Amino acid sequence: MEKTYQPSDIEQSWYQTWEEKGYFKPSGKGDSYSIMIPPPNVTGSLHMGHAFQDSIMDALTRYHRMKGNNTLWQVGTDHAGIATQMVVERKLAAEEGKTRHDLGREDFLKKVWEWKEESGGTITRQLRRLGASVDWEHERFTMDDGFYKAVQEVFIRLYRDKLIYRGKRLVNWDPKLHTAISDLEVENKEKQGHMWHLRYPLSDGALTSEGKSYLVVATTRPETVLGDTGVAVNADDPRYQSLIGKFVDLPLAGRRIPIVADEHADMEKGTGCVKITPAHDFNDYEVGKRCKLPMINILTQNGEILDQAEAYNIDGSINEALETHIPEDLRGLDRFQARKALVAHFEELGLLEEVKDHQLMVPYGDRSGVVIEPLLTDQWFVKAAPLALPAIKAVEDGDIQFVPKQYENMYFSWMHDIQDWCISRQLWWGHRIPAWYDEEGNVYVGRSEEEVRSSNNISDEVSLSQDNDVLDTWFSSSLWTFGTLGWPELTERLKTFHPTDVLVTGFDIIFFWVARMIMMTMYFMKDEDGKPQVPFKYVYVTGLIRDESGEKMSKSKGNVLDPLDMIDGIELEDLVQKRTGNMMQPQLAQKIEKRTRKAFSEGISAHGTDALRFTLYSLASTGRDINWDMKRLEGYRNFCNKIWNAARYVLMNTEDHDCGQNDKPYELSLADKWIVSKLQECEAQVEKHVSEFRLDLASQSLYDFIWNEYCDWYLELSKPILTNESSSQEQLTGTRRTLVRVLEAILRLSHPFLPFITEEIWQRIAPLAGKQGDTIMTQDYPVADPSRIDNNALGDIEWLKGVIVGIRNIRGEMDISPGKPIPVFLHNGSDEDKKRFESNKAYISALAKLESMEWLTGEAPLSATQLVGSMEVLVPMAGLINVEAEVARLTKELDKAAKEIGRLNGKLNNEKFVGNAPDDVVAKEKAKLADAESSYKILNDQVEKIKAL
RNA sequence: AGGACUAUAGCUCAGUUGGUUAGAGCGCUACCUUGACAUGGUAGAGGUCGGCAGUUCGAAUCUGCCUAGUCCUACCA
Repeated sequence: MEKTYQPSDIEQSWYQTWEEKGYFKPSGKGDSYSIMIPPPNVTGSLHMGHAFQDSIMDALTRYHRMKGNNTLWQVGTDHAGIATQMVVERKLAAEEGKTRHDLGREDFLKKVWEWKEESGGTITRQLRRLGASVDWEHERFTMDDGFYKAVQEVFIRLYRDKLIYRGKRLVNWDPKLHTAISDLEVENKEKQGHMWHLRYPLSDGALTSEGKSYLVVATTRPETVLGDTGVAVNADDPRYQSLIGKFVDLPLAGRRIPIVADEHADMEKGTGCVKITPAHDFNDYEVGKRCKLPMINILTQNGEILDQAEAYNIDGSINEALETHIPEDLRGLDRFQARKALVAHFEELGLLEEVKDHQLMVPYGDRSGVVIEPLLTDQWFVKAAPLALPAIKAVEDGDIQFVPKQYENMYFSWMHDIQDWCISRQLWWGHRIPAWYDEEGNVYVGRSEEEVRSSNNISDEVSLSQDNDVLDTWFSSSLWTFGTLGWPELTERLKTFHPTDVLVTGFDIIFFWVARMIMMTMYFMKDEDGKPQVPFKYVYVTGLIRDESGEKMSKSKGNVLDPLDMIDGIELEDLVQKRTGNMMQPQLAQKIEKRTRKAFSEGISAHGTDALRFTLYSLASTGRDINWDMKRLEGYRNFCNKIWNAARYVLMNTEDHDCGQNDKPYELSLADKWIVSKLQECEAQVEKHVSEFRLDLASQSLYDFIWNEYCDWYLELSKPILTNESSSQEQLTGTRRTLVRVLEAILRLSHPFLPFITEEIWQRIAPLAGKQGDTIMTQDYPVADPSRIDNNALGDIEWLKGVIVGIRNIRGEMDISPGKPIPVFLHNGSDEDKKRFESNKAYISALAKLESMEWLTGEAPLSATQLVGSMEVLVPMAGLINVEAEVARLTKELDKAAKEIGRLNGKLNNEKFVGNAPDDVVAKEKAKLADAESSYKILNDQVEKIKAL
């Protein structure tokens, strides 16, 4: 083996071998265990958040595979409708100066597929580099034919069951992307704006109770005045009661609109009068429905003022009676220009009462970044409430559990107030809606035009046209757990692997995806007894990975880290280039460059996949975001190096020797029994922590055992035996056997977390440990055996550590060179101390570099003292030790003991404590006090003795 | 406005049902190129557990209030 650990030498070739040999496929044996990967965008690339979640999924997958489960990690990608279409449109504009309309739907879609083929490999390459043990043979893409069949089937059945409907409704309209988007895709941001107070003259000479001839309404969007169809007041409002049923003359539009009573008007707020624009405001839409007001749309799909408004009745039918005039100079104006123009008109007319500064929440499209406009359009909706009921119950009943649990509240609060889901998108890239229209506008839903014709007896003379819209990407993603397994066919895979075991994802898509997956899956997937099947039993919600100062990683901030750069390393110049190239907002480039040069002045060095993964696990405590720290990554690379070198040591001392493979007699030392006991403890901890999704604690247990017990102590303890010429063959074999077998167990135990380095080392270690197999991946996962825990060995070695650390402490504090052998006396030992001394003498002597060690007989020479229990470990001072330093050291110890005694006395003299605390706690405190007092006495005597000189 | 989460060593984080002398890694200090490892070893320094009050024999841990930060939901004519 090479002297230093070089991850790049081993990782890629092992992955290739595993994949070629088919180790990632389900074994077909054992209870099934399955995880569906949250499908990343096929044209995107994986960021640190993906690396985090995928590493967790891989650890769970590898763990259960080794546990003997029939394990499937299903892989696939998502077509990401809006995002992908936007990318291709931008590309098309940049390269050919064309819009998608220039190409036409069919040719544009060809371009998208080309782009998908071109860029789609990025994700899969990255997954391979992360070591993801996914079943590549069954990779799925949401736009594949098979998956489309599932999407279509779901749409058709929901339509048939009256859970999908089409209608003219107010939706969130993106005037840039020309599509409807769902509530969840709207980002509300606080903005400084204005509130305009406008006068609406009362018709027919009516007056308010204050004798005014007009009402005052307030609005933040004056341009919507053109679409007003009423003014609402509260029925209990004495100021306006008498006006209910009367009219106002709507300025500019030339319309008489009614004054209606509605609870929406709050007497306390503003003037108490609310203008009602049902076609341009969600609240007003509801008021319109209640008060049977018509709806007037004044905007085009670009958000510009129409030449003539469009009037509809509240049921969506066309209203021909209403006046739809729009003043000439406003026509065609953009909504924000129209706002200014309209205010100017009101001012000229003397109808502008006042303008106030006003903070308001403005909705923006999360993709386009433009202000979203509520707009009246024909859309398809899923009736969500009936689907939500069983989905709520599943979580209430614990059939699905969120980890950490508090996310259940978030889920419930959204589900209890769920709105119908607008699923149509005015895009080209996506699953086209399986609905056809005849010339009268009748709708037929079916699998194909032929099917629609035959099942509805439509002759070939009647022309049918398919709906132009596609479905929301999340509609298809919501079928992911069963759609990927072959549904609507009842495949063997579906039966075997559904429901899946755990979903690993971020909290940001609980509503978008998790909730909708639960609703859809429970509607379509049933057990044999008809009980709805959940998509997964656990939802493990991870935190976000943020940058070193806690900021969210984003391209525009330029603080994004690519997981592959952590693995392979990257030069500073390349990193700067990567972060500043191809930006949406090039003006930020300079700032980003500066920031990058500051944070990574040396670039990023290579750390390897194993180190990256282990870092991610170590930081994966639940319910908490992670501030990424390069120093942690370095630390865990060092950990890998430590394992590497420990393996080198083991191999050097065991290869070409008998390691107990052949049933020859061997003898286990105390140290052997001790490390085997510690291994059992570690195995039990890892098992417990993994079962509770605490991969941070699991990795901590491994780190601690491997570095602080196996390497720091056991390897050192093996040296005295292996290098001592008088060691017997049985002793040598026993030690070699333990070295190799514990290491082999460590490798298996660590493999789900550190897949590559464990495989590389295991290949050489396994035969020495009597193990056979082509790969560590399919070996049995270690299981703790409590019968192998030897409490005597545990106690003895802890005692031994105490003695050695005590001597080293004296060495360290007294500046005695580590290489200089020193004599040691022991004094005041119990029978047990004496027994332990006899059996550990050789170890102590070697590890503490002693010249001699014996029980004190007669007068003690002047010495530096350490206590192990009440036994004194004495290092004679002659020529070695500085008196003042020793007094200082002892005084420090003495102070500590004194403080402890004071604290314990206070506690034990408190009758309430002694009376109330459990006996074992009291006994423990008493024992502590006795120890502290005895230490104090011995230390004090020692100080006196030295001082007396 | 409602809700959730966070606050522990200089930094990044653990701390299970209240019983600790509050832990880890990195960083820091001193010493050490000893035969697995300087991507290392040995020893050490470093914390009034955000603040205040309460419950309790006992609080980092439970309760209330406050402060700071992050996020979600809703509303604002």
